[in-house]
Amino acid sequence: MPGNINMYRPWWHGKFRGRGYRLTTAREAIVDVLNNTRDHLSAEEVYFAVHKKYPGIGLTTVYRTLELLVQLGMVLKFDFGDNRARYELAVRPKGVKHHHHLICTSCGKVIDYTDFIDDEIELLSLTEKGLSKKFDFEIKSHLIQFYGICKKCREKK
Amino acid sequence: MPGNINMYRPWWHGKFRGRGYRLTTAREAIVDVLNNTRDHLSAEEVYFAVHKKYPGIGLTTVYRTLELLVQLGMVLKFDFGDNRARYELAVRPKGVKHHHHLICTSCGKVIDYTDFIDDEIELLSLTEKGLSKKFDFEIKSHLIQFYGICKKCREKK
DNA sequence: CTAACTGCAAATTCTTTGCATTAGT
DNA sequence: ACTAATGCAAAGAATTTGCAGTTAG
Repeated sequence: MPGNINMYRPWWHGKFRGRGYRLTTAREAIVDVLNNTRDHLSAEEVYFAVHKKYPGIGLTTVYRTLELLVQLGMVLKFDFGDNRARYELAVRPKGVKHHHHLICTSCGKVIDYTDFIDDEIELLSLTEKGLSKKFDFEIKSHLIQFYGICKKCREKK
Repeated sequence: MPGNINMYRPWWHGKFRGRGYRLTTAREAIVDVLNNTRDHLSAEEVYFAVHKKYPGIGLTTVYRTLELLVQLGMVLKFDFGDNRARYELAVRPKGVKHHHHLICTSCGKVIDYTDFIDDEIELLSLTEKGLSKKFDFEIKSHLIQFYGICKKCREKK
């Protein structure tokens, strides 16, 4: 049962309780969707997925919940260049390797890579410590993206 | 005269000529604005800046030009989480240090940092080489952002 | 109970497109 | 001259907001 500390109280419940936020079906369902995909979903995609199981949950709630999750540091929000926000759980279940992105600025293709990640993470954690101290920031997550032109797009020209 | 190879033919003119793109007043003005700011401007901000000198240039042209510059790899486009694209020259004038971003997910504040950059760049160039080879990608630029909660926002709670 | 949460529809905001005109090369 | 580039107005798409009804604690 990956992602849960135990089967009754998922690890993230505490993030809501005690801060005045309520645990609702919608919120459970949305976190669950994010927890069960390898992709970086748009708000609409989260909505579709949630909607299958709970047709009563609307797009507005999805937006509001995702925003809250970002505020809580549980979810990472980014953009691959198509003016559409993408969401991804910041804390991954154990065993799922952290990845970064390689993006083709010509066709928009996104490649997740896990190569070189270990070295990157090592350096990043050093940088994080330094930045936290210098700017008095509590760093919760990071985003690394490389931009370029993929093979197919290069061949077109 | 930073940013120019010489005063008559800025370094980037060649990027246009020979690819079928024309050199126009609007394009010159837009690159000039990006070249003379330390900020990450939104399309609208670029428009305002350009508009001061050339009131004839419209927002549409700014959008189209920025898009072209991104395609050419001259400009980096990103989003700090406010669903608004930001643009920054990918190639900086000599002497201006490359920076990365530290973003507060609570208030949206963005800090540019240059600390630790040298180590980061060194690692990144290794990663870039590896990725280029493995995925047959021509990497043009990268984006690194750290997300967290700034001091002020932490104190509020 | 009561304040947080929700859905719906309407409103915003950013960005793109169609088309007639202008301007590089 | 030929065609890319532009401005304007209108369209489009993603996200947010107002508000009355609902639900968790």
